[in-house]
Amino acid sequence: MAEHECVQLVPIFSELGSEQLDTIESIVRHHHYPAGSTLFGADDPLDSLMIVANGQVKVYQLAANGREQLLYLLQTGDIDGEAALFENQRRTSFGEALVPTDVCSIRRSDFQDLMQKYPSISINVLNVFGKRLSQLERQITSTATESVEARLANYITETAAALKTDTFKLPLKKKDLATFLGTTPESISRKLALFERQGLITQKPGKVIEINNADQLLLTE
Amino acid sequence: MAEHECVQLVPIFSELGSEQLDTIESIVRHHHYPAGSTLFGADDPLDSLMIVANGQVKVYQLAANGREQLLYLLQTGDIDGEAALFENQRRTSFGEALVPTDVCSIRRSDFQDLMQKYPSISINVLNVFGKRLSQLERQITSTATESVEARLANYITETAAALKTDTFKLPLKKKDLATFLGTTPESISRKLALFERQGLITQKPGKVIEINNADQLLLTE
DNA sequence: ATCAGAACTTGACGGCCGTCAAGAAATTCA
DNA sequence: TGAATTTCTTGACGGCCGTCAAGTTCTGAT
Repeated sequence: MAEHECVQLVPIFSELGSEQLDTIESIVRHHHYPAGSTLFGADDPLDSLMIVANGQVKVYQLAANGREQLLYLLQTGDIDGEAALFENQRRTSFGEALVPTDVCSIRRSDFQDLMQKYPSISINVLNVFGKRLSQLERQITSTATESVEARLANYITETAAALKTDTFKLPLKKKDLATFLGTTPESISRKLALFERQGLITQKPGKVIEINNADQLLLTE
Repeated sequence: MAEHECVQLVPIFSELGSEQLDTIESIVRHHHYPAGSTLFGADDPLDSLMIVANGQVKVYQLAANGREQLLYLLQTGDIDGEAALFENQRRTSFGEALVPTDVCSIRRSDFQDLMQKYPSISINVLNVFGKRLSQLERQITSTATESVEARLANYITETAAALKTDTFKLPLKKKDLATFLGTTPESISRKLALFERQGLITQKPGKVIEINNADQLLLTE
């Protein structure tokens, strides 16, 4: 493993030079989680910024009634932890490794020092947070005002657009997709079957979906 | 009006000295909106950070189906505009003055310069964004997994806790409260009537509510 | 390849809550 | 203060979708 492999691939450090990356590397802690294990659960530190060095992490939040809400699907290079940035912030979410995953963490106080020293970091984090805010705002509006059918149709078209292909594999199990969209696995199954009957999509084995009529799909209410 | 009245009361500039505030004041643009008018609508600039200098602003987002979602209720000193921070970011929300309102705006490029010059600003904005992220995450989880009844009960207890009183006036019309909670004015009326029948609250004229049993209210599912 | 367990699908049912409508209450403005 | 307009309340109804259950397909480990 190269010296600062972890911090090198993180966009928020992209403006920094090699010797600065060395500094950061020296205060970073490394962790490895096998697939299926829980990150920053109840027993993990609540005061660190997490960087996904390699792998995929699902971030959930627990509702008062015990249900889970999938908030983010973090990829390599993504960060998590608004909790890292201010005190008195209880962590209300937990992560789960989707595949074997490497994570780096930086303690809050260390990260605050870094931001003071290298302003480009905080501006980069600001960009990340800003985009995430926009995403969450759209998600709230969508969950609160649109039908399950419309939300699923939207998700399919957005995923296809992001992957730039009409045929793709759903990156999540139906149960996770359901908690992400605020519905149930059963409803997802039913709506996908409906879309197929309407000729909008074709379902293939292995959670693969082919979009036949993206325009019509977007009109779903 | 004092020289930098506007920038003075904004927490994100709190670490700056008087001469620095002067600098900022010189690049700020001032606006006034009468109650009921629309801020940063289709014809307004999309590339500025907005600071509420005086008044209250409701920030809405428009869903694909034409419905409105109330995202924030901004108070004096609050800021809005993740749109200010990066390019290619379409504004998807609009504001409406609840009362006669004064607003200052700073263009994106000017604000980016400021953050480069004074790192404390970006760290402060980061804190604002971080708290807002946490709030939105909780709101998503709540909207997606809990009943209207539970969401309303939560809203009432949280508002009471924030105001540190058991008797308070709802700061929003039922229609706005409804779009905020992802429901309808009718459902709000019905659920409040239900809470009153259960002895949990008492409704008084003028949208005033008295909480009689906060513990039981929190147990609402 | 085989088998056990997980994930998925489909049906039936019911309840929450959104919609429409009409009357009551509250607020605004002259 | 009084009238006009907006907001709110309550009832009736229906549909979306969540829940439970049982059968089927998929997946992954031995």
